[in-house]
Amino acid sequence: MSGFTEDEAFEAAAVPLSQRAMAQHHMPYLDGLNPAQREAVETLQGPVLMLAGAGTGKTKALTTRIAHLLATGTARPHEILAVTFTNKAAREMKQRIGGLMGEAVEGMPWLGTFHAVCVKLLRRHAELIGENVSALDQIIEDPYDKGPVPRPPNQSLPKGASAANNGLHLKSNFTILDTDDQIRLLKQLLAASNIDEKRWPARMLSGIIDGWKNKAWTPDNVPVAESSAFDGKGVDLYAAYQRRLLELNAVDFGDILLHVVTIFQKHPDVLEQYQRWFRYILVDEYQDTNVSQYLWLRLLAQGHKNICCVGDDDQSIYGWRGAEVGNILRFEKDFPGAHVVRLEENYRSTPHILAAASGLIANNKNRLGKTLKTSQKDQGYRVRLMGEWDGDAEARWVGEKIEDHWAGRSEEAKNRFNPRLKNFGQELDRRAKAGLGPISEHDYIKQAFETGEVYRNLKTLNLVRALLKKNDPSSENMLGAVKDYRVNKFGLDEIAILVRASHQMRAFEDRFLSIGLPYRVIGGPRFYERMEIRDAMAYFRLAVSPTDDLAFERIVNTPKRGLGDKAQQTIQRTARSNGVSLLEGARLCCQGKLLGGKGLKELTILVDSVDRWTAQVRAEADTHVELAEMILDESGYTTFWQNDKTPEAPGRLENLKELVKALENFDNLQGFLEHVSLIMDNETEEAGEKVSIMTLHAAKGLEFPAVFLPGWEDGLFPSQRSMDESGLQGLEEERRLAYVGITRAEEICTISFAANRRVYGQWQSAMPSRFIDELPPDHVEVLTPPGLYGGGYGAAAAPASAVGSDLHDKAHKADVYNSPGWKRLQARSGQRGVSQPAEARNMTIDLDAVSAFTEGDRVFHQKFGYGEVMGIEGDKLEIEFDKAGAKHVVARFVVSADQADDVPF
DNA sequence: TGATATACTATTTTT
DNA sequence: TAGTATATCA
Repeated sequence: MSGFTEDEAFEAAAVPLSQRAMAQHHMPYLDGLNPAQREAVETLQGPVLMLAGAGTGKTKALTTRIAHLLATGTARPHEILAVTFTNKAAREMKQRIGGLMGEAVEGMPWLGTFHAVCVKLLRRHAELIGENVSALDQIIEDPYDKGPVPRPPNQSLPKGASAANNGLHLKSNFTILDTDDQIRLLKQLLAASNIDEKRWPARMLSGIIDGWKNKAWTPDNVPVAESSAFDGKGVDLYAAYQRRLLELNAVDFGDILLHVVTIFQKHPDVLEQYQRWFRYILVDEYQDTNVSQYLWLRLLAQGHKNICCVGDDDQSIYGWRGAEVGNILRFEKDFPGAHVVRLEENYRSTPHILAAASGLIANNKNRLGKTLKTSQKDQGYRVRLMGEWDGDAEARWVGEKIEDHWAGRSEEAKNRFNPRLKNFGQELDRRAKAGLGPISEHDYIKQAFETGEVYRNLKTLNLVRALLKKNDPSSENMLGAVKDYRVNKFGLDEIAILVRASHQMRAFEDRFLSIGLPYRVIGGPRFYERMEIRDAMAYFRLAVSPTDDLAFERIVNTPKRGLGDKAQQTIQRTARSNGVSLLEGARLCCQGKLLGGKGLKELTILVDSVDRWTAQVRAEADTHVELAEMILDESGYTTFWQNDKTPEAPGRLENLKELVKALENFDNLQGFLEHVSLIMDNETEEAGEKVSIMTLHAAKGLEFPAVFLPGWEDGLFPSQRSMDESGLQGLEEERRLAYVGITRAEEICTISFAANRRVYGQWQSAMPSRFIDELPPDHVEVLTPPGLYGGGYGAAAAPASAVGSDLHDKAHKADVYNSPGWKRLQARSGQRGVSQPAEARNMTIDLDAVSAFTEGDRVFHQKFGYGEVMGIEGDKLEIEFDKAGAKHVVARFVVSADQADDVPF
């Protein structure tokens, strides 16, 4: 809270602010802004919508706005509510505000993620959740103000909800469950309700409930239209689940927002406090807000109406997680008189890349529409397009290209690589610190060339361009030199591969491993989601609060203590019949000798250990770090992994050490547990220059000089499933994803696709993505050799010279767009529908193709070569290949050996 | 109870 | 195909 009590904050808010805000002495932080950014920063009063296209400096505008609020004395740190979606974004904002203001600013207590801020609020008012869950309103509130909807009389109130009247309510020290706990809990509920978990899996239910929570529907608020969900039992189970959570004094991620919204709706006095308190509200990535978040913001903003939302409807890619693009589209309706600022000046990508991305996204119908501009004169390189035979060939080709681009491969280049000179501003700083005088841009660049300290960065290039504009005679040469140097040369950190689905990463990992190309996968399982971390955390949780049943369940038999299903059931039963926690139930089992042999002995030891740990936590005898280590040792958990012979065991031990180290940043175990559930960051940034591999979703907000976008095939990208499930909306979201991908690239963007790919172990052929057709041809350079779709196998292995090693070469383009293969692609792609059912695509059994063969036939397959048919199964042939051995192959990928010369694919 | 065999399913995942 | 979850057996 940075030293402010609630009262003080209110007092501060009540006092009119001094007019020193208007004292317009020079504000250096405003200098670097373009007019639109400046407008967004300086329009402090009233609602503001900042539509910020990719790479237009929206974080800069947002942070500068906060700095401006503070520097002008318009608001104090604690009066500003600034919310982001990720911890990373929140951190970055804090840092940049600090940078703008100098070190003088004290922390901003209300800058954080939606969840972090709401947890803070919920801990203050937790007790308001639970009492009278359903008594208050019998109307369903429509978030979008079409008027309240009366509850239909035929819908009975779910049992669980109204039963919560017996004084049960949330307590301020509630635990936050993650997805894993959530599923386990639901599984128990399903088992208790005798629901067949096979037909109605807990995962599905959790998805449904999450969806409802995202829409801000409490169990008694779920519309009738949803009553058939989950075999008609969805709503009841939801109510039961909420009740169970209350009993456990726990909330899940969805609850964090939902509960706070509920409190605001039912307790106007509480809401009013915060409306007064938060005089200025700022929201990042507004296009990603769901209904709960939207309601929360709208309620809070009704106070001072100083809300500034930043977003880009074209980058809305989380619709499947409940995000409502509609929120950004209707901002002006929600906040009449809203000031709309468009940031359209792009500082990231070259004109060619920008044009390609703009051309693609123009195919979307539902959007506000923005035109990204750049002042960059040099067009840069066209978006490169490459087709390959299969996924492996694609990975191979990308690997080769990266090696070509890798500046570090040449020693000479490495010597010239000097991040210190990344831009002119940094150089000025460096000189100031070193006591050297200032330097002109011109001299800076000249010197950089003379000393060989040139960093091939867009910023350097832009400096040279600036000199060109000023008609500086020497700049012409410099421009040439910079460009020569820059062609194809990057550090590995500057290269990224962005895939649609994580399984695509594998091909690249395999390939890069075998050629020794350093890479790093971004995303993956997060640190706090790893099994060993969660186990360890469960031990800590139990030590801190012995009644944490979920934690107990998790660790009773981890490591193995001979306490299987039966023993655990006995414990459960004992606990329930005595109305006590599982730990107490276990204690009773031990005392009453309700268990046999090994289990009894082990359980007694466990119960005793937990008692001891709890006592030590309370006594604060040891430091919490020592205590944590002790718990892990005494429980046998460390030993468990030490004895484990699987290859990942050492890594897991390493992670445990990491966890203990992380504890050092907190005062005690409780504090650690409270914060950790919201910080799911993967902070283990190993050093070293590496290529990044990640999903397109993970890439949002990032930028790289060179970007590879593989797997642009219809069905994979756009994903068939998205199109099947969400039709045109789904397709448009996929297109936005493509747009996000392209706009990550600063200088070189390479799109590729494969004609064949193995999907679930089956070879499948695919069409190039429809998004490829939508790229404006003038901004695309096709590297795909004409042979790929005419000459068949081997075309992909064409020598580099034929693959267009010169990025400026336009000659290939016309050739390929006109080649028979390309035309055939176009013709075939014309048959595609928006939401062709998956079955039609995948389950076609081409019996004609099978019947063309009999056992003993000599055949040819593009990948495996020549072989002999050994048998026929359905639409598949069993073939003994000369080189590749026995394989099962779909018949239409095979031709008889004598036709092998004329293969269409 | 614990280990092995079989069956099943399979995007994207900010917190 | 491969990874996981459940079923079965020792």
